[in-house]
Amino acid sequence: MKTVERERYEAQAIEGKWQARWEADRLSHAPDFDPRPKFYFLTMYPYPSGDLHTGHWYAMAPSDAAARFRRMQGFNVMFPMGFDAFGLPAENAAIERGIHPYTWTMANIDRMRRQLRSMGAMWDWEREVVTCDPDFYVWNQWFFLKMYERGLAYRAMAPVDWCPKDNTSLAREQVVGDERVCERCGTPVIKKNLEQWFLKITTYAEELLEYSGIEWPDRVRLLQENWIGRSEGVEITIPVRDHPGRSFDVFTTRPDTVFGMTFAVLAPEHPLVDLLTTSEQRAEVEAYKFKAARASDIERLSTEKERDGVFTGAHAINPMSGEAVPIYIADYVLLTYGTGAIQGVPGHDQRDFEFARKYGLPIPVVIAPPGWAGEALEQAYLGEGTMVNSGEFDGVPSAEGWRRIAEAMERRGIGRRKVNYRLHDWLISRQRYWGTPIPIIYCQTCGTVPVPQEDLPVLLPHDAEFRPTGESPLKYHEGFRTVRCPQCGGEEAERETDTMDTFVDSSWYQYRYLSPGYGDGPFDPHVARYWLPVDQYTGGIEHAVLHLLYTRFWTKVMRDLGLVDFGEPMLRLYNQGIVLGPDGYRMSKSRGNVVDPDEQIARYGADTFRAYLMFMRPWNEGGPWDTQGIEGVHRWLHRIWSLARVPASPARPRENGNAREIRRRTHATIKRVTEDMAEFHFNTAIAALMEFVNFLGETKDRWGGHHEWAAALRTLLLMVAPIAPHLAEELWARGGEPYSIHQHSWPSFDPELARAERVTLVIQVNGKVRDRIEVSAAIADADAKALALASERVRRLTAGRRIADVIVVPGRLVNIVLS
RNA sequence: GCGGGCGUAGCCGAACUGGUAUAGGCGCCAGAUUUAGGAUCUGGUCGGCGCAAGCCGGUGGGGGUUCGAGUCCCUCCGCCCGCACCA
Repeated sequence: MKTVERERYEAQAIEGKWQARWEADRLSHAPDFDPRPKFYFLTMYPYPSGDLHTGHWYAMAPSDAAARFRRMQGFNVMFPMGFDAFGLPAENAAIERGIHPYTWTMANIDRMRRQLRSMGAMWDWEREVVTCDPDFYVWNQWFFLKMYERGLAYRAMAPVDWCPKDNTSLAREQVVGDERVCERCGTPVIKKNLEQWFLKITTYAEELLEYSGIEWPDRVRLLQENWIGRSEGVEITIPVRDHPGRSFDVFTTRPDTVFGMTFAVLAPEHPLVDLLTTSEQRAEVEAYKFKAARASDIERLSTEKERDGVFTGAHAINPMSGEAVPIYIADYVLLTYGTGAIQGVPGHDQRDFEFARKYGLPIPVVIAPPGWAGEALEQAYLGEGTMVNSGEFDGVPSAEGWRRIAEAMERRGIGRRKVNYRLHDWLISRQRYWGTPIPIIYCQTCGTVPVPQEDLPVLLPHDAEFRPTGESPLKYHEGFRTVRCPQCGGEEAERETDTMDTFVDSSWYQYRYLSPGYGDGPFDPHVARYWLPVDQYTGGIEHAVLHLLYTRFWTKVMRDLGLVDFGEPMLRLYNQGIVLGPDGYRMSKSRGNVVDPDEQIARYGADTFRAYLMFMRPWNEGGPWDTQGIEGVHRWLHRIWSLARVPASPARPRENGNAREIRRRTHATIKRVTEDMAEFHFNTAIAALMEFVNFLGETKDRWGGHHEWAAALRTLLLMVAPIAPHLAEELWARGGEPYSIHQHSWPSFDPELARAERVTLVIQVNGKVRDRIEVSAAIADADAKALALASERVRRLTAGRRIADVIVVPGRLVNIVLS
């Protein structure tokens, strides 16, 4: 018997045992229909890179604790896990090492599943989703066809960002940084003109700016708002003087400055350029166009570069003033934003100002800054003011002028108010093998033909050849590419050989978890009615404008298809931070600062590793790994172990106050921990539990035999259960409690019991703390005041002084103000 | 340039609606135990002055509001992130 009592806490000895037991008992399986209220707790699924690193643990272990907490609170919690299994690394492995992407991916998934199991998380593996499984990607194709039917998927020739290393096009969001590099491999991207498939996310631009009904971090909202880039303005039709009947549109957010337009600028690629260019100017224009096409975006967009352009030889007419103005082309005007043409208003736009200076164009003032006396501008004036040199609008404040000019233009049919977005449609074509085939057939007779639904899935052929050609390996796969036209039966038809961006998968994977085997649709609508939408989503901030925008778009499309009756996929979102190496840098093999989870588990056990990740810093911040910090958490778990294992000294009933004090501490701790867990404040929840453990340790010798003390210990284990699930289960069992602690209710607290009976009343004189006295928490203000004034130390300080005021904060503080 | 965030001990951090600044952990110091080291336990640990009681200072700098400011306002400094010729 004695040897058992003295047994030390050895995590490795208990963790595997409980993991096996929980799995055998299907403890983590969430039934689809259940009297309990449901809680769909989702954590971003990983890419199966082959190794589970500390970053995965940081994202997953604390969210597991939060999910466990919800389950103990009485919810039927669905906590699924899967793999984002399509994507470039698998294909690169195929090219570099001759391993088939499928083989590579599946081997990685196997390995990662094993590693994930060591975490002791409550994932419902019966719901696992692997996106490269045809059972999954067939629904990508199904969704695509639905969108195609509705005009939400379309094909267009477009200049795309192209990664020359990965040999594929990239979505705009996948091009990062000042150097405009591929987010995956860091290679500078180039522009390429290709026929590409797009999803019409811009249709939902306005709705995507609306966040009512969901609790998402402001940070994410701001990033998305910034990305969508809404701006209100007026689209003005500018007639071309030299080609009667011809005109082009410009977009401006400052219609009030229209009288100040002294030139117009088209993007070099603007379709009207060829027509407008006069023969004298042709050579110069062509040279400029050539130069602009060759320049990479980085040079072109550089603010260092001097603004330049070329006169086309043609003139436009300012539709408000009737004046003729020269038309230029310049690469500071982007074809991809607005109309690809602008009004040149040098007085009130800094770029136009520089351009006008360079080419000697007039720079009239049409919005007079306050106090302006007619002098020339040193730089563009961007603020508000009074309209001048603006015909009938002279003297009008510019803000009012904005509206009046917009109205006048609408009345005269020369302009209309318009909202412009920086958001572009989502480019989903990838010239790669390892993705979902786009279910489209090009027929010589019928043109673009969608694959009929009954022919789905369009399967990825296994026997493709992997060559880094810049085109999909599917293009060289005769058996895949050549196909009969499903419409006319003709043999002169070819399949689309591009595959879909993997962000398509993650846009709706959360719905597949509901019923991963379901064959009649992307998910079982009955099951969906119970579980949806996702109650809590957690993941990294890096997905703020990619995945998180796409999945909101996708859900809105699903709503419009009648598949769901809500428009927001996730009610609450929480972003965890990033764990860095001990040196404060991002963990990377080349730096040698990687903290390997498997090593940590071998050394401390999964529970310690989990608890430390939660304790080291606020979860939303992340930060450097502290090699010694984990020791402190490990010690804490040891202390819990000995607290629960070493027999208590026999009951020594003392004064009644003991039981009350234990109960008070217990309830106060439950309150703190409950509130912190609900808000993902794991670090402070654990700090509160540490204090509680310290308290139980200090009182053990005196009160250890008391039933109230034993109850406190039991409560402690329940609160530790989400954080260190194995340890809690083990001690629970050893304490003779029925299996499983994880099926027990979270302890509830009574705020009355949590309240201290005696409090320290702080006594200040002129705002400085001068004394502290122990009083009943329920002390009346008048009594508190009297006690404060009676304090020896206060009397010394107030002697001979006039007391101007006494401020009493009930149960906390008395401040005596001397005049 | 535009948008956002942050700055508290030697380190990571805590502090609800303004009300005892520094909880909890790490580290460090001392003690107990031990042949020793390690582990464990106990106590101490913001700075200055003081034998002590105590006094003074203290949340990046400066100013303000308030009986009272880490918290609110203004301003400056430093660091971080996102977007960026977006018309």
